[in-house]
Amino acid sequence: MNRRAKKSSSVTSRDVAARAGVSLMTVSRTLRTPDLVSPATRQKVETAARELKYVPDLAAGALSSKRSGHVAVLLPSLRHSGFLRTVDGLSDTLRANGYHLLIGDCYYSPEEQTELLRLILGRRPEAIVLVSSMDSPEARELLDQAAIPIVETWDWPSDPADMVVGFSQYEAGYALSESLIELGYCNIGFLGGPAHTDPYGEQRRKGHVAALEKAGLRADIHVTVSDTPMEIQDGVTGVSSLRRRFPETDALVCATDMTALGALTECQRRGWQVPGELAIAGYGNFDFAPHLTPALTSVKLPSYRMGKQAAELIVAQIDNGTQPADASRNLGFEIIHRQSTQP
Amino acid sequence: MNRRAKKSSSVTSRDVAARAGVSLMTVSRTLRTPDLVSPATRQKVETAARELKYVPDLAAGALSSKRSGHVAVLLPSLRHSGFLRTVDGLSDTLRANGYHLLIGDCYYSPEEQTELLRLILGRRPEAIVLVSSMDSPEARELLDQAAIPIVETWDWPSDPADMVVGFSQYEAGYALSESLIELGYCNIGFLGGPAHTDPYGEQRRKGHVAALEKAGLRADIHVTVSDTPMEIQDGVTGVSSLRRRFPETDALVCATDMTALGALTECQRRGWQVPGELAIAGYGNFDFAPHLTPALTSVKLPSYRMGKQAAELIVAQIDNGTQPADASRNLGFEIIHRQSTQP
DNA sequence: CTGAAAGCGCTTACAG
DNA sequence: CTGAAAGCGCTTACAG
Repeated sequence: MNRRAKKSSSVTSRDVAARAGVSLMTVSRTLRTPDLVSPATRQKVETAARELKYVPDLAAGALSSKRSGHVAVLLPSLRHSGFLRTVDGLSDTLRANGYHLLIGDCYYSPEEQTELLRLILGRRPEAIVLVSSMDSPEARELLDQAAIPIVETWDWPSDPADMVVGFSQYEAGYALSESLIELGYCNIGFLGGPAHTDPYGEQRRKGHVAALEKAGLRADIHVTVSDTPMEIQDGVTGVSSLRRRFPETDALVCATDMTALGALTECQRRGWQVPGELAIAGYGNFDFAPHLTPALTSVKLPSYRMGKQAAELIVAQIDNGTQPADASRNLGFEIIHRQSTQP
Repeated sequence: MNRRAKKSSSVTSRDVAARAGVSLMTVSRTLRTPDLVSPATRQKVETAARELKYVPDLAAGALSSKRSGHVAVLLPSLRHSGFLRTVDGLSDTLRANGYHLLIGDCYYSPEEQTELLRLILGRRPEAIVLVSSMDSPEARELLDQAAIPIVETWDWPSDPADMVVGFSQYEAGYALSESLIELGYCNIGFLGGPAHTDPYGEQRRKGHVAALEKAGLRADIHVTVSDTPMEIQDGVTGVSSLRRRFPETDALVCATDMTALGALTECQRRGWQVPGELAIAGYGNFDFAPHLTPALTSVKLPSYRMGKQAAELIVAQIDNGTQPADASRNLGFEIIHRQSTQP
């Protein structure tokens, strides 16, 4: 007998073994490597397992095999639909390969991020996917020590920790504004969140500024909204503030399609013509972008593909033990011009 | 020495104990119940842990304490923003209480659902939240055997398995269509997914039909779109098909705001007046609903609150060992009339 | 306030 | 093809 009370009448492999009249490790073998077991034995074990509704304790298995079956992803927010697509891509591929995805949502907060990382590392993931940048030295140290494969996504870091499946936020920022310049706009504004809570938006803004400066245009039209993750409402208030402070603006780049939507609807409400008085563009090519009136110009990001390919790299590395040759992948982006920026 | 090679140089509580010059279980105690340890010892252990960057193995802890620290949620899809809000509510509250949320996304597929449930039960969650209904007998048996608290959400089941924090989809369907009848509409259609893949939509439709029949109105205007989760595009094609087959329709209820958005934009594209020629309403009161032109009438669902309260019930039950008195909560819904249904 | 022993439910070599 | 032993990294009573 145990020394403590059982919490519930959980069926263990020992119970299955007893019922099937075999040893405990034959049960384990039947479940994990059925080929190494005689058909008759296999039959007995499978029947016993089914009759007892045996559900193996994965944590116990993880402990002895030193393989948790977990892959973790750390992301700023689940509310951002682009990140969510990445989670989908990860989840689809990982599940198909027998891994479970642990999701760590750190609310765009760097302090929470380190704490969450520690918590997640406590589950001993076999690999970790970063959707948020991991800048704090403490977080870096934890990752180093964990000594597991890391895939960075949603960025193109200059000093990658390990593998990368991403694109350059800076280049996306540069390219979109450059294309607006080509369309003839010359007072181009940017609507984004504060730099420290939205690093990706900040990098897009830097690319945007670089494009304007290269073209000899002014680059000071900048509206900062307070919240992250950015919501529709931030676009509503942001565009009002923009028109008040910089009435000469002829095109507005919004850090995400969500804020662009807010800006667009506020313009409609106020009777400001889009395009015409003001062109509007966003990032993410969210589902609704082509359906708005006017249809929204946006930058299509490889959200799902980043997740899928990150998972593939991880599976390849863990299962084959070797890092694939192309473990740094720049998936790029695509600017999709629609009505909202038509000159 | 171990008989097998260590996978990585993972720091264990034994290492910390050695460094601090105490026993292994004093380390455990320091981390779990610091009050039972002398300040001097605590100091030594904490220093050693920090220096070694010790991250406790939660799976090992779970195994011996028989407490996994996991709470699981099973949901049809992460792509549905209402469900996502529920996940947020769960996650916020559970994390604050030291639990980690395991997310099981079963793609609206009943077969996958049972398999996923088995997988998740393998992680020995201390409670489980169901966002999808669990109809299969096999799933029910697994849940029974697990003998853990269950919270059903997003519904108001007639025979709840355990706790419930939800609302009646049927009543929501009834109430919305009833209110449209009061506004004077009389050829009211419904646009939803197939019954077997979208049970919630189907229940809304049944409520809708009941309201029409009660009022003596026709209840045969029904367009089924193929995909679940329902996307904008389904609204686009759905409304076209509706106008072709039932040109007399004066109001359309869409199973979610996402399809309502598609229907709305398609009407704009075709020049069909909304409202006027066709009133449109949806479910979920998604972020964009008030921002569309015309603003979209929708049913506000207690998405976040269901998650939050489900988590609170779970925490109360696990920590206090007693089930709260009000463990069946009908959180209701709210119909928000906006321009899109203005007579 | 601290420690030695037993055990959580599995898996991994090893031996037969 | 199958089994006895050891161990994964913790925690839980129990004893001092």
